[in-house]
Amino acid sequence: MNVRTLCLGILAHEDASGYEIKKAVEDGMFAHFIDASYGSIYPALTQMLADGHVSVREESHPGKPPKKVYSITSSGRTALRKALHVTARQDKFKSEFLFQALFKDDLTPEHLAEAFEGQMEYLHRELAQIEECRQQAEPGSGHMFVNGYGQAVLRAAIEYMEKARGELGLQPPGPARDAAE
Amino acid sequence: MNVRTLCLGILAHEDASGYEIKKAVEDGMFAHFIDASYGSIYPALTQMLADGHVSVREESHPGKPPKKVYSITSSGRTALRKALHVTARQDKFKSEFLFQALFKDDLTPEHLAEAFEGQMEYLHRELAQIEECRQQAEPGSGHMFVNGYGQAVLRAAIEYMEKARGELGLQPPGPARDAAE
DNA sequence: CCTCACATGTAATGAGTTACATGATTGG
DNA sequence: CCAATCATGTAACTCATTACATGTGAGG
Repeated sequence: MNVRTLCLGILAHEDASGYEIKKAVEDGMFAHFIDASYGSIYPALTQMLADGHVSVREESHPGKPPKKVYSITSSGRTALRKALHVTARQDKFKSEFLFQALFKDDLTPEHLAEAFEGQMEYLHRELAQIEECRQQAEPGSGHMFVNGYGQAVLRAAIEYMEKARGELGLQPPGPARDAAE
Repeated sequence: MNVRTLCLGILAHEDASGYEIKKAVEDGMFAHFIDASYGSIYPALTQMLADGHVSVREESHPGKPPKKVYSITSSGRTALRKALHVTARQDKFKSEFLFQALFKDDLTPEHLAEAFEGQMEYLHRELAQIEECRQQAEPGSGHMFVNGYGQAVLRAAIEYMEKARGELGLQPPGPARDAAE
């Protein structure tokens, strides 16, 4: 999968500017598929415009800089469907945090604790983000399945981390550390 | 994290050739951190040899081509510890399968089923692989934590997938499909 | 005035993958 | 003899990231 396909997917959901696509990928409804930066999104949009997969219109909202809003065309929908049908690259459960955990005995206790709490925070943040998206998702839509999957996996990870704190020789953190929940 | 650090980690565990490192990353004890192909492993080894982080010896086992077995040096251990201490890139739960699932209504039922069963097979394969590794891991080692994490996450994913089959409009597959369990 | 959020884009760089190139040895 | 596994390595290429470059308007 590439950034072009990701953009098509987002535009199939709703019209958006390059900036809005970035936000959706960073934080929003499309945060759990692949990464994309401005440096890949804008060129992808330009190329797809040339290919006829998307169209643009300029929109000016008072009090904001004008933006280029892209819409997917029927050619774009065809391309998306085609891209969806090539067997996706297999997923990979890969984690740099786990690599650090593997060498727990080579890390200072402080650093191990930092890595652990960092991962914890990450897991909670992702879970909160998914719960937020879940409210906007229509019942029966693909988003519901995707969010459910994410929740199941993140909750299992959090539960295991909680349980394994002692195994790594870590004390539970002080009461007021993560007030987000 | 990069391939150099990955290689150092593997060599900290035991001496290995480039070929053996590839196997460990593909299938073995080091399968859940980052990817690495021959095209990145061999150059990494060459570079680290020049840096003094590893040493080589040639080994010939009768009936097999000779191989270059690398060992980590004390300089290499220092480099590994240093690399471990720079805050790792944050993990990302990203999945191309989920992207396909998101557009379930744009896929043919056959293709959706194929993607779903492919993911299922992948999850079971990974889980089996971890269970295999678990037997070689020493109690209390980082491997135990890592394998536990992987198991927890994969089991949650499998459980959710099983539960969600109906939600995607899929029937359970025929009895004899995945005889591995 | 300054900073932040909004908004678009390009060029250099980097870190890897893929494909290529080669070769030994075993087993069918 | 041929395919598979073991084994090492390089060069071209891909694709995205990072840093750069620019500009608007709101709010403190």
